[in-house]
Amino acid sequence: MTTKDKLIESAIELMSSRSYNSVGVQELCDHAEVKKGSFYHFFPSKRDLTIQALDTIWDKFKTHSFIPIIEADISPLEKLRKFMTDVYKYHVDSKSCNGCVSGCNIGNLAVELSTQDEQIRKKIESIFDEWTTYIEKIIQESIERGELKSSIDTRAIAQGLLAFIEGVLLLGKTYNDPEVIKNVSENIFNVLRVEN
Amino acid sequence: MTTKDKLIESAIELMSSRSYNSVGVQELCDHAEVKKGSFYHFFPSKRDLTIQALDTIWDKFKTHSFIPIIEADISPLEKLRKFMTDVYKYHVDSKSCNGCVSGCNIGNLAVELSTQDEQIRKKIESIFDEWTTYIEKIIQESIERGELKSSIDTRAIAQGLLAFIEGVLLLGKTYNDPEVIKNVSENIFNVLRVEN
DNA sequence: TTATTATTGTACTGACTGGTCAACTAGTAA
DNA sequence: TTACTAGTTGACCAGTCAGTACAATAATAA
Repeated sequence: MTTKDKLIESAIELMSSRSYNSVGVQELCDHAEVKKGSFYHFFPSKRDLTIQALDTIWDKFKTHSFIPIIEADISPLEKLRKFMTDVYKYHVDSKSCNGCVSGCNIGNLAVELSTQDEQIRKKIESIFDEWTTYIEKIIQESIERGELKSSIDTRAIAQGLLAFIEGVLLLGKTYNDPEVIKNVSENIFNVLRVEN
Repeated sequence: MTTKDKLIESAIELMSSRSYNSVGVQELCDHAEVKKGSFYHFFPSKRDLTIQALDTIWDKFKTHSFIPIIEADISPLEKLRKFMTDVYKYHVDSKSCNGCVSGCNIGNLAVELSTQDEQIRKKIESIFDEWTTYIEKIIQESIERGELKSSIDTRAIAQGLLAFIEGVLLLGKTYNDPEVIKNVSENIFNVLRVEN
């Protein structure tokens, strides 16, 4: 792994389980076993590293978790269920590993930095846009199957689902309990107007 | 207003529109027009001030926004709608005032500090518990009216709604646009299994 | 070989961090 | 008057922050 990649990986690891402001450049370097000079050789600033880390997080998440679900041969509702189950499982593992539910890496940075750093806010905005588009495809698939009426605003509903996902992760983090993620996700389908 | 209250108000104002870590004790004091020595006369630490600020936020929100809606003579669904509309209006105002959508004061601190400060995490956990209980009352009222089936897990659904609220505010903050809050909230009711 | 560039290492800067402290003021009660 | 208390003040820690400067080294190309 290159020095640059080690720094990005360290940023993802440390910032995800803590926060942007609580992880310093020095700590980032120590964790990556890289000297500070190298850091500033590869990145002009801590913010710049964070933006590249955000790209890496989204890219990995998309290709390894989200797209496989989208393309799976299961119903739209089952796709959403599987997604939440995967999220739950991930947090069970990570909690047993480092003792805490970290929530959504991207959402965490969104909350901490959106009002502080316009570059990072824009980056996350574009990630959320892309994420919403993927969810929208699931909604459209559900409409095509006649499970949802075609008059709904698919974009808004997709954003609503993303909001729910982010919110559930926020609760899981606050309660420091992955079971919250599981429990809330499973039950919310009971009040959804989806026939299957 | 007493010195102590001025400090709490400043903390709410500054931390809500930025973050915990980006607001220093010195800036807090400057904004409250109080000297640093006085700060540490009233609060043993920045964390302690934050916990008291959290209590104040929740107390004001509860008595001035949430409880009036709960007790209003409108249907459960209308209560939820009104709540989201109020949240939307609040963010329209605050954006025109300070230029940014700040999201949920409480959720913001939850995300930033839950994995960092157990005391603050516990405090927010108890606030969320109380909040959930209020939402649960609305759900129960809806069941009594026959709008929702009585077999659902009211606690889990209430947590789901809280998750949705927090998630919508997170999106509004990320997009820095109050219209996201309005649009997503209005549309999500179209996929909810509530007859009215 | 030499010249060039990419990378690493170390020491440093100035600003800022949360927090301490002793001195001080004003009010009040005995 | 005296004594006690709550509140206030500004100077002052030790440590950390992101970022800089620049020489030393490694890798590559001519």
